[in-house]
Amino acid sequence: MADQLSQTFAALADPTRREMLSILSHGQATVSEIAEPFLKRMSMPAVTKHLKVLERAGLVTKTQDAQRRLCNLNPSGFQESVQFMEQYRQMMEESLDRFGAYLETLTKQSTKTKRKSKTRSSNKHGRKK
Amino acid sequence: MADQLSQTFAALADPTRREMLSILSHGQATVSEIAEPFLKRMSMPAVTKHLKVLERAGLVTKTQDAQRRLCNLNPSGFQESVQFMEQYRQMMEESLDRFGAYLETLTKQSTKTKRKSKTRSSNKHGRKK
DNA sequence: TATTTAATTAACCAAACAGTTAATTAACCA
DNA sequence: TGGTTAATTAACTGTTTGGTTAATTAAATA
Repeated sequence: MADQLSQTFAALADPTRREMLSILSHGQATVSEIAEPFLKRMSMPAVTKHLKVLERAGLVTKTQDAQRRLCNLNPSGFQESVQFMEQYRQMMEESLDRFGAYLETLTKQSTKTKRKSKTRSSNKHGRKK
Repeated sequence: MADQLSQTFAALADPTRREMLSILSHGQATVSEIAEPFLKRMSMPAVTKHLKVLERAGLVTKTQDAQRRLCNLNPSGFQESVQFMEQYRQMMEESLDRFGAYLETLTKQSTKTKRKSKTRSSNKHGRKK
């Protein structure tokens, strides 16, 4: 499983690691700070290992501060995986829009009234109209 | 690793499976058709297993047509993972924009001329300005 | 009905993964 | 310098993953 994208997705395929990313999305933190919410569930070396997976995947960087290690999200580490998902986002949104439109025709037919659309088709995702 | 999102990312963490998704993004295909490009590298049962992983992850659906199985992408199966990446896309793009802007100030300083920006900040990704 | 085609299931194996406890490294501090 | 704090490394274990070959299912067809 050598390639970067595979390592990234493998890193994301674990709820503990996703929670660690979520913590880091609020700003930098030391290993101990990150570990704190997990230490009821798992040992310190387990935390170290999870962070190493995130580091190897390029999603997190560490810098040393005395005995402490400061961890940070590495935004550019998300680039490849974000780009990958973009392709499928388009497909997904078009499909869901079609389904939304279909539901709308059903509603119109059954009620014989026009309603203001409250569905996804109101461009929540910022794609071009 | 029970949860849906973990299963999805785990399914995406393999280049063979990503290639299968790419094939299916051009339209439906039978198991044999999907298998064809891989049969130099791996056996038919291996292909079956990969497809099963994609199915369990909710990314692919199968329907029977005589002895054949027709495979399709399942757009809504991508919803959770796409939404997850959205969060980090924002962070990533902001960071890359800042870096682009920084590079621009460097260029301006060294050349003392204004240039039209050719960087990412030209809203390629359709997010609101 | 016997054969071929399409795909899956079964049984097995090696490597990777996620966790453990114990030991070690390395910096700070009293 | 001896102890404490922060984190990692080592060694080990059970489970999951990705592959194999051989056997099986099930539908189409000659």
